[in-house]
Amino acid sequence: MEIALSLHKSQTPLLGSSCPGNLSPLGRSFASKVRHYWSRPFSRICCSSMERRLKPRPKKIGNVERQVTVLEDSQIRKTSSSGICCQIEKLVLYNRYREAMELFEILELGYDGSDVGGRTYDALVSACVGLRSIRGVKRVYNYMINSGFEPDLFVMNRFLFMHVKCGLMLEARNLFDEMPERDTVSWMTMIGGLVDSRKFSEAFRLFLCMWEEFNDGGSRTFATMIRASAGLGLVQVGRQIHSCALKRGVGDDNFVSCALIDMYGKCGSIDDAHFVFDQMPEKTTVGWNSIIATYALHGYSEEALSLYYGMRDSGAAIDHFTISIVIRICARLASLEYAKQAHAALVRHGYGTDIVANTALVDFYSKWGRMENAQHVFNRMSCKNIISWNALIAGYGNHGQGEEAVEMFEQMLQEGMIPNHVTFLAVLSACSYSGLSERGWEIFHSMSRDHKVKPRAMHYACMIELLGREGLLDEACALIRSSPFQPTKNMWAALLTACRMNENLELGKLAAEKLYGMEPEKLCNYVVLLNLYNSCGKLKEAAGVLQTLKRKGLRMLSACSWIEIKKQPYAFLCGDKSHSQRKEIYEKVDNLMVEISRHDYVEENETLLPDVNEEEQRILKYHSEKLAIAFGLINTPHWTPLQITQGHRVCGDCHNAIKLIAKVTGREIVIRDASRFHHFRNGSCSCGDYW
DNA sequence: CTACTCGGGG
Repeated sequence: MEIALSLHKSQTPLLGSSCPGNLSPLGRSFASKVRHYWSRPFSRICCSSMERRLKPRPKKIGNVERQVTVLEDSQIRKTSSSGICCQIEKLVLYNRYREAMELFEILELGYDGSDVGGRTYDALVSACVGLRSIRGVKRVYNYMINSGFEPDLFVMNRFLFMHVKCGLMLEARNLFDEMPERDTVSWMTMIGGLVDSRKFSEAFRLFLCMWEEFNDGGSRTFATMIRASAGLGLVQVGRQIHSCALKRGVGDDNFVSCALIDMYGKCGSIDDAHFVFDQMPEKTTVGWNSIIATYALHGYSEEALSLYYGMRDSGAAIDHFTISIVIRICARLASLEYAKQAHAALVRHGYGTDIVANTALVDFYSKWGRMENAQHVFNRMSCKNIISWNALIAGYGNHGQGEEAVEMFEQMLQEGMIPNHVTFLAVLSACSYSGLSERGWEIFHSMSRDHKVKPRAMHYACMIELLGREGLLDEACALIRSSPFQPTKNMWAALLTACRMNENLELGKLAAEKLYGMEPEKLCNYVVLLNLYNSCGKLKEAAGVLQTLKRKGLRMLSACSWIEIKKQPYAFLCGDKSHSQRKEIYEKVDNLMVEISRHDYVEENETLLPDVNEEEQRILKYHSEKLAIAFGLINTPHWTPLQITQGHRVCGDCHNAIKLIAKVTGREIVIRDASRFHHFRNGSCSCGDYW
């Protein structure tokens, strides 16, 4: 049996700064464990180009106030239109877009625009792009058309850019098609816009046309097309462009390299990504960020964190991207200590107001049930978006505070934020976890009625779970039948769980069969049915399920739980005897068991632990989560909550035991298991004993 | 005048 691992015992990170690729064997094996158990990749939903932040225009030196003299209203009325144009150009130079647009309104109202030139339109484009103002785009463009100004290629390109950046792709396309002449900039502006709006195939089509016409493209072209292949997930296409870029001698270009790292990373070729990174003549901040994000994306959280330390030592500048990624990694590793450091770094480097990093922090604290901290960070954020709200609402829901989740949801509506499908998922599951079924139904019905968000299959799965918790299996079935979708695996899984909780064999078998058809390789489906048979006393059928598993060659995995103490993660296997503190740990478990047996604890042998092999079932008393908890209790002060991560679902026996352990020790214990968070507090769990 | 990296269910 493998030993509990203790990582980076010395304070030095896992790997040296000079060679980020070489992990210590310990790091490797821990990482492979993490990956093994927690390999769900983060889904990436690309932000729309609208939401992307603008790169700030380089600031000009000098005192803005002194150089831009803002005219009084009375003066402006007397000024000629060329004077106003001059003012607009100056204001834009100093990023004062709003004022520039106010002046434009004066032009619009009082002048025909006959002497407004290309430079002013150029400035107005910058203002519209800076403000992301769709209305502004249309006004400026119409004004130009009406004034009879004939734009040259440069100005046309700028107008094209303006439409693309403001998300007006149809208008941009019309503009592009009607342009009398087009250069590579026009093409790349259009193609870049298509990539931003995730129309990758169309981008490639245009790229091929452009290639035919010009047979030319600089490093920017390649970087964009690499991003397009990343979006399509086609590593072969990406490779072709890579070799093309090499042939043209721009393989070393910073932007090309960064795009390549990202592309190989997203396509799953981490080695290739690392190779490109190693080849970079100068490792820039973006390069580091990309490689760190790649490792993080594939669950190599330890390596990613080590790379971050390598980056710090290398002297590369840490930016808000870096810190956002690191916080996200901490959320995975449940590493409060590292997260605190990252939080501090965020403030120290002057990114304390960055919305992404702060949202990642809210998410981090929410995930681990530190709702006071999450709320605190949230309250201090000067600007919040829907993602920030969603993270907070989901946090309350996941940790059993359904009322607060609903309250935040309502506050969000009051502040005029438009909820999206993720918001509803968070608030509906919160209602379900906390048994607020009436409220849940109200919100479910209000989705399409009041908020124009069509319920997706996941929302239906959520409502099925809600019904299942109330034991309303017939209604759950009816909901599946009446849903506008083909029933999805999530819906059947919710029904199967409901059947296990309510011991409904007939329906359970049906749901299980449907699931087997959809995901025959997924172990936990079989285990849920197995547990259902066991709890109904159908031992013969249960054995049959085990036979099926053997026939399909599906093996139960070793359950592993890990906990972080003083920045070091420790992993435990079931019945693990390898840790140097094993004596204390086992004594602690034994003592705890004795103590909780005074509080109505009865050892339960019926349930099989999902995803765990048979031998391990027999040592119920020493399941990995119990060992991790004992270890945590020994090694942390009594006011610290314990945070445990594991890839398997908690078994019924552990769940009961941990509730009581939380009660007798007065500790908060948070377990993130394969399906959800369990927040144990004073004898009860946030999941409401339903999982 | 156009490029690269970050945030929310499952």
